Amino acid sequence: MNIEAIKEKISSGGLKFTHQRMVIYEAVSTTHNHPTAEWVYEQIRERNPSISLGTVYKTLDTFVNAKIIQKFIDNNGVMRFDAILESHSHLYDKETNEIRDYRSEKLEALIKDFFKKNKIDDFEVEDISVVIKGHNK
Amino acid sequence: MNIEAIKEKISSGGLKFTHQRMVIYEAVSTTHNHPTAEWVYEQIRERNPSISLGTVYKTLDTFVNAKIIQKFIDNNGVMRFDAILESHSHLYDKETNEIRDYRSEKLEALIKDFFKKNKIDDFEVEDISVVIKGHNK
DNA sequence: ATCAGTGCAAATGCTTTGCATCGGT
DNA sequence: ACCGATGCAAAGCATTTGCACTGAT
Repeated sequence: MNIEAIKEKISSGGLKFTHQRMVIYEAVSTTHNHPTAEWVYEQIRERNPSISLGTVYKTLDTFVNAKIIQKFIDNNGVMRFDAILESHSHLYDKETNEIRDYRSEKLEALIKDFFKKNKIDDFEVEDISVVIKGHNK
Repeated sequence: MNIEAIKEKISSGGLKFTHQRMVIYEAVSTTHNHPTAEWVYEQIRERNPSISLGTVYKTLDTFVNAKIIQKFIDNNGVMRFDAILESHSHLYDKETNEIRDYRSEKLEALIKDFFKKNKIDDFEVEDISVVIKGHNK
């Protein structure tokens, strides 16, 4: 993703385009990990020593509100960010704490279909994801 | 669940039976909420004013290690405890932060079957749960 | 020029730790 | 009596907040 595309992405959320936002969005979108705020901070600090961790938090939060990234909480209660917006599932390695994406249209379809046929009383479903815990082998 | 049954449950985990453990286990097991440590503390303090929050945390942690309760992290990064050990899914109300159990043998079976037929390379699945986000209506 | 964005440091909230004392076996 | 459990207070860590300054439009 080039600078223009990132600029477009940020502006599409109705946000001002700044250098910090650029590097933060770039860091989140070019990794396939599920970065923490701290990780993003460390990454961009090399090329941007004056940035502050508070700004990273605020900016990530702004992105989440603008719906250009997603966030979730890992098994240790730490925030993780993800530039992939489509709903998908996660594999949690209990030993290493690594988080990998697991995407399967079949699984998504299966579950969506299940809830179409089995409505929950008094509850409006907005988003479904599967949490798969185990370990790499 | 009477005192004897709770005593049995605690001892079955190889743990000393103490008054604090009794009331803490009782509090967790008799609610259908998904209590936080703070909530448990408030509950038992009424009848047990000298108990400390640190003890509540330590005891809940001990129970988790002894596998007589489960813990998970909610959307705000706060620990939640649950005396129901069987795997089950949760409904998260995005507006009120309420968490309800959702148990469906059909859904469990559907997903188990899916992963039986679709093994994940390099990953050993131990536990699967579905996170359903939305809001009460 | 304006007003949102940023940097810094202090504050917050939940959880863990250290250590002296207590209590179950 | 022993050794783990408890109570209390302090520390830890991720995250948020307040506020003066900076910079994009």
